[in-house]
Amino acid sequence: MTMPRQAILDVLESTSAHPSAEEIYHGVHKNYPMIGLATVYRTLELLTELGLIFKFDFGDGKARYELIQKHEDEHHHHLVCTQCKRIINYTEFIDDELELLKKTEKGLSQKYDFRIQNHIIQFYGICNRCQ
Amino acid sequence: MTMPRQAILDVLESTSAHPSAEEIYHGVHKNYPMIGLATVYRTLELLTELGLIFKFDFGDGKARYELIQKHEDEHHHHLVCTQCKRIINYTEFIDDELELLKKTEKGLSQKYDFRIQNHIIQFYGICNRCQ
DNA sequence: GTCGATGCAAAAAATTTGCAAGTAA
DNA sequence: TTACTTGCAAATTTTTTGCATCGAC
Repeated sequence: MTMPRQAILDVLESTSAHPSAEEIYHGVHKNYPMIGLATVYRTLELLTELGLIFKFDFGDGKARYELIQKHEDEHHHHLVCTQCKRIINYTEFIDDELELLKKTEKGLSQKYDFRIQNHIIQFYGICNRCQ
Repeated sequence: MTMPRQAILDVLESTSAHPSAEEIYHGVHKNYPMIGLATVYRTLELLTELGLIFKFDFGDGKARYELIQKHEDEHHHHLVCTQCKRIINYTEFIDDELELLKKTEKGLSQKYDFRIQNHIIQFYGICNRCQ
């Protein structure tokens, strides 16, 4: 765990937003101006492979990243406004969802011999501000 | 509905895969060599806005497109192999999922005043071939 | 004729790579 | 030393844009 890697994790730990690589680069740059954008990209790829962060695409043309929560009660899903690209984290119905997901995961793992590591649920639509 | 638009829709109607813009371009190119890549991009954007197709990002760096099914019984979700990027359409548990989604949609629409138009559910993991 | 759609080429944006230098065990 | 990791710049890939032209009504 090197300094750039820790700095990048720190940025992701300090936010509930979904920063892009460039936004993370800017966040890191405040405290560590020597860290380059290429390192940010390389580190984000590494952390994604390690299963520490999740790479999302919300449809605005750049990848966005989020720390994977270890605690089940911090798990959430997303509402994505297709107009302004705003992202709302929601936790309602999460228990029902998790129950169904568990059942589904089990069935799909067996049927397709697929080792499931992660999942996403996202709703797309128009947020209140954009209506 | 112009010829390039119809040709692009035809390609999407003829496959259950999830072609990228360039793959669609090649598919269209066989029958209509004069259609340019820029038109493909512009048309895909238009069709997405019209709600006829869905733009996915499965993590391989390019957007991928799929026709939106009108019939509920053709609705499906995806398993995505994070290794080889293969995508498996599945329909198991779709009824349970749809029931939960309906309930969730209703609750979220009210709470966040969010007009939901679409949703995705995806599982990420390692497929049988890659294990 | 008007207005939107298209093809082509150029440009932009996001991401990846090559490589020399730096760092830690 | 040895094997990673990094910064920088250049390259690559994907997507978007400008503009002259084309075509349907």
